[in-house]
Amino acid sequence: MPTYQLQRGTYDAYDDDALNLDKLQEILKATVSLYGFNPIITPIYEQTELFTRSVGESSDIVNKEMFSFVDKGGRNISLRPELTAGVMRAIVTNKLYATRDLPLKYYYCGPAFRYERPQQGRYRQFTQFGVERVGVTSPLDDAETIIMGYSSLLMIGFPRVTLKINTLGDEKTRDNYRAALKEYFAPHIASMCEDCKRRFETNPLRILDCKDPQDREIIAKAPSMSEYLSDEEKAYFKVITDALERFDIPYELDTTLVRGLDYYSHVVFEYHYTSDDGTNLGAIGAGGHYDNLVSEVGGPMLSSVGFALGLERLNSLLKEIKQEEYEKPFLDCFLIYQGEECQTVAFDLAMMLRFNGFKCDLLYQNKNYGAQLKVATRKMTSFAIFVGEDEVKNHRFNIKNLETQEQEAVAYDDLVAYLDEHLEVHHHD
RNA sequence: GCGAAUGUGGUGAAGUGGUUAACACAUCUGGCUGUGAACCAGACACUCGUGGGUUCGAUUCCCAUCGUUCGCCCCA
Repeated sequence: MPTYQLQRGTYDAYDDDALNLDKLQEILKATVSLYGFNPIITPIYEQTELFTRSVGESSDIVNKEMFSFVDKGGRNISLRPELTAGVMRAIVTNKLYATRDLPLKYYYCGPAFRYERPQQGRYRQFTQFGVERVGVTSPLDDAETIIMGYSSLLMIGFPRVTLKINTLGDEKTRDNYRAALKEYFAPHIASMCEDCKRRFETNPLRILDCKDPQDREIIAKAPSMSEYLSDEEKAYFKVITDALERFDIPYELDTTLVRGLDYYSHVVFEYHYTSDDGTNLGAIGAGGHYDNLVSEVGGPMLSSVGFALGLERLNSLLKEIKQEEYEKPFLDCFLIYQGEECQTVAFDLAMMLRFNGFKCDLLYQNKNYGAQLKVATRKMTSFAIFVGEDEVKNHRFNIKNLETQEQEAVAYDDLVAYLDEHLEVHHHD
């Protein structure tokens, strides 16, 4: 027999991991639905060009991290490295911008693929949750989206989240700034690190992100974005930061924050989690405003704002910091029996209880009472119901409360009522 | 793509160039064929990620490969 290995950068989630991932999605969906966001589901692969056009030719994501292939019909296909591009395409394909009220408010949740070096909480197939608000007309659209993301992260259990935020201005402002940066860095670039040399050619804004201490000295004297922002752009940004202040959201203006995707303009932001000892554990979510993504894929000019979160990364961080666990699965009752005749009765009884809405389980393995009871305990069961010969004969079943050890006999016809009454307490706490 | 560490049963983990690979937990069986515990007895790795090489002999040494983890790059 060949043995099949888990593919690099993929994972199997089960038990707590699967439960937590599931729960995470549930909470995120519930939170954004408070703001009127609805789900949108798009394919996990698209034609490659959609991503090169929208995500940007200069980004590493497109350059070296895409899972691309040619299908049997000769089409160039890529697994999506992020979900925004597909959502934009869907909006244009289905002309949603013309037939629905603006702004469109969609959330998405699903797998994305990037061929990169796996690390903890970071996989080649990972799950992104995110939102897109398309057709924004006010900085309040941006502010509301940013606050919604912040609040979502608190809802899933992060004790504190800080926001890094910056404004890039519109496309023209950014082009001017980019030109100014190139001019400034040109005489220095020979002495800077290899990455910066590359970035100088592909995307000079990203040089501002460099962590090399020597480069940082040069960067510190570089022209600042704010010198190139118009009054309107500054005013737009101020509406957003004012809103953050009204809600006491801790934010930090970071003028070196530029993000890796080419399509952002105006406001960009990252959510960071800082541990008790003050070390920044990195971005746990990020997003920004973009003006020409819809038009880039064939629709009208529509300003938009969105953010994305990586569920695996959230999950692995939460595992270390969260004191309270999400509710564990449990069973209302477990049927315990011995012998073939009793098995049939137990089977039928289990079905009856399930039809009445009780979580119920039993084994078909010929185990003795002790072993069955042990399994029931392990599965976090509230009541064990004994289905023995006496019970079958008398139509009365011994029900044992596995927590209190109390046991009493209940007639078949009274079982549902009995469980309803005794589980009520359990279900409401 | 670059640098480093690591890989022994279901789990945690010890160990050695050479007859049966510790120990603990979990699991299973029996003592106890209608009640979860405890106790007692017993079972449980044709094999030490995979493939080569060195050797009379390798889980142990060497090489390659794959996976995992950490740092860089990038990013969710």
